[in-house]
Amino acid sequence: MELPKKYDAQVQEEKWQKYWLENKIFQYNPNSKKKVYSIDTPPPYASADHLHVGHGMHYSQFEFVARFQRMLGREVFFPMGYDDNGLPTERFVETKHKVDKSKITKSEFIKLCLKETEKTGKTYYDLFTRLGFSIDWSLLYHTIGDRARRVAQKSFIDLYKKDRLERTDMPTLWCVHCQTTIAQADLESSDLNSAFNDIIFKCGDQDLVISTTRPELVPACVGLFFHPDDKRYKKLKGKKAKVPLFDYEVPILSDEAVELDKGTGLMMVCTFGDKEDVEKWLKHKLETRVVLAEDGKLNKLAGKYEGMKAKEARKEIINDLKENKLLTGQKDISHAVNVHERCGTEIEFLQKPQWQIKVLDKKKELIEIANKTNWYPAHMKVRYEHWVKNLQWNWGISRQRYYGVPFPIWYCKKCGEVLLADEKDLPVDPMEQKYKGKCKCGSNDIIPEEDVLDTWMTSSCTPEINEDWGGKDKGILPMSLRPQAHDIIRTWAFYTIVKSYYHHNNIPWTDVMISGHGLDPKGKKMSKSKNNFVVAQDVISKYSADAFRFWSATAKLGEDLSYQEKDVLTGQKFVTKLWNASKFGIMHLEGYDGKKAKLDAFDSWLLSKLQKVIKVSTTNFEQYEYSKCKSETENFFWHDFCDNYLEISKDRLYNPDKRGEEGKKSAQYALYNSLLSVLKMMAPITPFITEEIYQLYFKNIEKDKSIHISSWPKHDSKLVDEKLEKTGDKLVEVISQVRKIKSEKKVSLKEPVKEIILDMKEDEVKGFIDDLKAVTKAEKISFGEKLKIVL
RNA sequence: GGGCCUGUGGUCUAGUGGUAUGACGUUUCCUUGACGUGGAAGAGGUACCAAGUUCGAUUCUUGGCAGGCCCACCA
Repeated sequence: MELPKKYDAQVQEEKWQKYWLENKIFQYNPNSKKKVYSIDTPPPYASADHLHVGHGMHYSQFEFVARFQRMLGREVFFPMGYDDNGLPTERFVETKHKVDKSKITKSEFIKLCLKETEKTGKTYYDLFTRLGFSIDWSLLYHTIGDRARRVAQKSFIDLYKKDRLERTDMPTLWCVHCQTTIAQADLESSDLNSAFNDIIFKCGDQDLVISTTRPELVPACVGLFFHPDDKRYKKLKGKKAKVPLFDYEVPILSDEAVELDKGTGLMMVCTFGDKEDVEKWLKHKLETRVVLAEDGKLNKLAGKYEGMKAKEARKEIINDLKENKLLTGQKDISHAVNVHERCGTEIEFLQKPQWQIKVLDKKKELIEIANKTNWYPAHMKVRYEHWVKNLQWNWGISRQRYYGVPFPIWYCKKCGEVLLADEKDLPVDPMEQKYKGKCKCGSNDIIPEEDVLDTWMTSSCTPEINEDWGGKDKGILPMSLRPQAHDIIRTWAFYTIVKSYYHHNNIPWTDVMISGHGLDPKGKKMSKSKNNFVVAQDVISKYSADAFRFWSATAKLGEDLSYQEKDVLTGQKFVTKLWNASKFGIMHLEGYDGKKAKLDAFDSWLLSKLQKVIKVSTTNFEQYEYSKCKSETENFFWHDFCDNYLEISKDRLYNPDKRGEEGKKSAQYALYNSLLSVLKMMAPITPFITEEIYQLYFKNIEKDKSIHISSWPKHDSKLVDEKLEKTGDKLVEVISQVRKIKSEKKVSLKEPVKEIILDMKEDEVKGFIDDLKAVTKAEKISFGEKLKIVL
């Protein structure tokens, strides 16, 4: 048969997407006897209306794995989820629609969120299907959907019953912009310009100078501290100092944590400026003078500064201090400040009752359990360990927001008892549903919890959502693979491990593969504001999905990959070459009966080399090194197969009358098997072109409905012949020499060669000679001490 | 300040204890019965720097330097 002259990727790729979907090629079969390979797909935030090549790369990298595992004979569970609840979605909707949370009703806002998430869901679906992802879309979940809400609430109840939760009103991290409590993992550090202000506190007649970056917190000052060894201040211990402008007294105390040489060595402690303040407030049982309210404005304790935002008040207070000659100096500095990663606002500390998952008391266990999971690449585990070791706060899960999963609890107003929802009723919304029954104390006066759960409370349960925990319980825990990028090890990976450990005393997945980031051509992070944003869809439309995926496979796992258009081009060229080589091969497979022929020397040479490629590709792919499979197969295909073997075998394929039918059959056998193996090994990376070629020819013989559910090539040690391979390699080297000489003499490759004298033994190269003669157009081959080529 | 990773021809990159792979680009040639979105050949790297281990290091060790990421500091 003959293949069409040209391959139109845009047309064919669309055709195969449809074919795969319509024929449910990638449907997960829960009743299959095959071993299950389950993937805990990262549910993308429904907070992007554009997807750059980095997104596409990241998802492609574990899509390769899904296809590979399927061909290895596993029943692949490959779901998709959309992370469309919580703060990320709210922030996205707020900015996109310029919404002010205080000027819109809760239900209007939620409606907007749902509308947006539906839209972005479609954007993702389009990109993922365009890239040919072998997702079973019937397994789709939304983190705002019923199943996810139920699981998140069940998770809460289970943690409560296992005494892993506590509700405290300790000072906690607070975002004045989002007006919610947040967790340590939601922090980001940002370099900001600020100033040290030297302010005078009076102690009797003495002027005490403290240095602070936050003069607006002077009215929140509850004590001055110095180091116990600091001779300058020792004698002040126990005395009182007068707070400037606000005219009240605070104690002067000592604490080991104060640094002698920082500022003036005297430190102002406020409620609350930072974590140090919180610690000293606790340890020394200081007074509480909260000046900063939830909205970031100063309250009435601030006197004339009431109602001002912190920054305004800072300016005013500095001015007033200057006027009263209470400011002795100012020094500009730049320092790292913790900001909320969602909005970039500097965080504050606030006393607010909130729920926390206790993790600080289980650091050791949380590190141990992570060791039972295989991390690829292994060094990524260090980031996890580092994060866990350095944790300073328990995981705060209360958010004073709208669009999230509600807490499944009520409180008894009379005795304060926490009343849990019945698991049978999940998911519940206590704001809308009444608690069934009475409190133990007999009271009927029951109020709902108004906060919603942290968005990570749901996304940390993706294995349980996939499992349908508390529902159908599919039995897929622990899952086989968690693919994710390295920037969310401290959040997604960490939180998921916490949950799995507490809920099931087990690991959430056997393997974790951590991929790098897609960067711009200069190696910088892509962002809209920097205008270095390459849209994935544009690249796919210009080249093809296969070419895009080919680029995605160039990076080693875990390495950042800068986007290089030339590498997409290389992918495109590969697709063309594969098409053309297949066209040639299939043309010559006419009449091939699949029977194993007695193999000619160069055919054995090719198949022997192929075995190595199969072995290396397979073992590397099993370790998530898809890039190695790609490069090995590509190299074999382009050089051994196309450049050399196809040229060598041409004479036998074209001229069976001269060279004999046996020689042709042998070539056909090698051709068929090596081409099919190459197609299969490239199928996970470039699924469209390989499917097209498979369907046009191989399907009739192989019978599998799709190359993607055919079996992965098996390494056959019987086909390996090291000695023969070496001889073949040496002769290929001779062929290359002939080409070189012809090229130097600027003559066509068709030009005949008078004689080749080989520096090899005649019986060693016997089986190769006829092919060698044909491919080099040599009139005579003889043997001698030194290689000589006579034109 | 701590940790992790990276540093290879113009660009991007592979692998390796014995001076290096491929791609893109570039130069010359070839319109060969799969392919000119091609083929062949060539030019182009003292492998970030220094010291050490070794017969020998690009590869191992240590120390620099540079870049990236993570964390801490935030009076």
